Amino acid sequence: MGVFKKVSLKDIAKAAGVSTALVSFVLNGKSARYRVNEETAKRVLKKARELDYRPHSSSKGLRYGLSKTIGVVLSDIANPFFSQVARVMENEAAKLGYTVLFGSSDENAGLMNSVVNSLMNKGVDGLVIVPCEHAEEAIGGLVQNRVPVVLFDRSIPSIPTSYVMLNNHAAAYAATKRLLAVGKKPYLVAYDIRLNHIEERIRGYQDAMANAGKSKQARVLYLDRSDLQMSAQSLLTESIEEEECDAFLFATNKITLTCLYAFKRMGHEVFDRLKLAGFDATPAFDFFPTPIDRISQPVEQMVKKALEIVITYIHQEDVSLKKVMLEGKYVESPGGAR
Amino acid sequence: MGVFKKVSLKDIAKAAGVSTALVSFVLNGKSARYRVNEETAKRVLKKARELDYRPHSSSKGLRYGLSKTIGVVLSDIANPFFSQVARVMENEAAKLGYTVLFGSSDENAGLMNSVVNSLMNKGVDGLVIVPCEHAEEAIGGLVQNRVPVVLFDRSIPSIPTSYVMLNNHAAAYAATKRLLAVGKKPYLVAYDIRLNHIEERIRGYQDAMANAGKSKQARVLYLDRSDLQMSAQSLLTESIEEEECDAFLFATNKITLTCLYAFKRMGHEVFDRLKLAGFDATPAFDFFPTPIDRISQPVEQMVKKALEIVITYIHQEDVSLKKVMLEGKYVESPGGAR
DNA sequence: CTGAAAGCGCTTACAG
DNA sequence: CTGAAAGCGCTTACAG
Repeated sequence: MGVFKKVSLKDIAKAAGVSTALVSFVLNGKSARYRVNEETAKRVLKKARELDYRPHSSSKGLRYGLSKTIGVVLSDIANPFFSQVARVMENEAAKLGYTVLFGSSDENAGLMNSVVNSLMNKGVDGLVIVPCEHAEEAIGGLVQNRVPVVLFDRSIPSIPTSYVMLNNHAAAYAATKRLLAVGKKPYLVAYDIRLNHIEERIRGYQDAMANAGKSKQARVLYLDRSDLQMSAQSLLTESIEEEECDAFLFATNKITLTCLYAFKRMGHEVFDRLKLAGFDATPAFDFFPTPIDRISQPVEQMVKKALEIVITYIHQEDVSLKKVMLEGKYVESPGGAR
Repeated sequence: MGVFKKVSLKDIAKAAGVSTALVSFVLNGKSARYRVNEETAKRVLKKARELDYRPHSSSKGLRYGLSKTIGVVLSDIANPFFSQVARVMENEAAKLGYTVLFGSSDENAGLMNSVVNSLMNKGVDGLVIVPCEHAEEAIGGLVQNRVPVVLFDRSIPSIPTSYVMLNNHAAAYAATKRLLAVGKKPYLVAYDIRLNHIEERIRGYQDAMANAGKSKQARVLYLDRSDLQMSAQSLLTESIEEEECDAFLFATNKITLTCLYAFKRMGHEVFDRLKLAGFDATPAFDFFPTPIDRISQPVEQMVKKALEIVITYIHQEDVSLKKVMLEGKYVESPGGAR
């Protein structure tokens, strides 16, 4: 075993008895432009194939400055929502001739910073970032250094950056309206976190409640991030038993899952009469005894848009700020109407 | 916006009034070896910090041949099992100073080939591959070219390669024994696919049935990969209604999920009296009305081992073949004994 | 039509 | 103690 010796342009040049420049021309389809002899071109191509030549893309990058690589910072690639995003990123980037490099921040600014640094060191041409709390400084620095960057899933209002995300306010508003329409008294379950997408989902819920004249019945449950399971358990129990709440809207798929585990422990009598809805479904939603409606995001469209934006930045074609908000879709659970 | 100009060694050299070589020495902690003047070293370090210098890792790679990058080919990074693997890979590789580049093959040899190629072109030092069906040629080629490679999750017996995977035979054997121990008549649900890990799981099931003197009752259900849902539906129904099968062992988490959807459609009366067990649990398992036992893989250990092996290959320290099989753990569903 | 040369950013013997 | 030079693999004006 050991490191395979790579076949270089020089090897082909030697084998074909020409210069490396000529090989480069031929292999890059510039034979015409440089009016390379057809015979020669064929010979070069043949040798290249024989030797199984693979262009050394980082040298290429070195030479003309770009690596055709985009760094993607997710909060956790093992989260079903983000692993789906990762997959679509991979596919769409490949279509555009780019490779993506992933990093997970775990919603932690320090980790995010080090991931961004390592990505930059790897020579990425641009970044797609799911910013976490306290990421202002790091993102601000990138923007100042004119690094092509687009935020994804969330934005940082205090910093002028392009972003692609769900119209969170509208999605939460619509979902709340649906829950109210079936005569329920819904609470929103969220985190106490300064993340734009969560805040917008909270606002959407509150506005919907207010517009229905039910401001007084509105309540947002803030799970304790250091003890999700326990805080869910106690907040949910309290809401149901003491405040007659009979519907919940969950702000993220992780929150939904946490609450489902809590409900499971409380038993059928409790959750059977609840109406539930959550962002970003996972298969688990389909098997919970009580049907769960879902707000689904147009992931493919979001990813395409984000890549499109970074790439135009990389090429410096259009440097204006792009703020893209896409609409979510409220999907009634196939589990049946309640 | 636009491409930020990178700060290079030259910039620092100019700013500090020394040669690039000296800067390189200092920044690589070789001041001592080259007995660099302490004052000079400090000045260089200071300038480097001021200019926010980031070494251009691909140039580094160019110079000394290695990129400190490992390519990881999964079948689908959006599959919960593999997204978990991806996350652990990312973390463990970082600890070892490596970056991982992911690619998904979708269990398709053609796609796998192109993913491997693109990874090689990106200059990875080695590869960790989850081989798909018909991957013999591609993997064989890599081995022949002495590319450092280790297979993951499955092996290809006909090709001498290192691998890290579950002891699939033992895991399936043990699971089947457990199902038999509670007086059940279990069937195995699998795909008709020539993948080593699936075949071993099948053998494990069959051997356990044989050893219990129940060869005649053993049956393997092969789902049709072109129509998973329908084939599951009909095979499961038939098994339960006509063959008195009352327990199922699912060969992969995707199969489990497919079957759970099928059961859901059949209704409680059907699945309530079944005993179920599957490889690689996902949260969905926890919410299916009938408890599902699980065979869990030591993912972290597997990933560490795989990385360890490729890296020793990359450094050409130990070129012997490594065949690592780790044991799975049978976990009774917390849903309760049945 | 083809080759020699420079240069991308880096490291490392080799001189001095 | 420090600098000039070569070379990793590639591309691209520039000569001829």
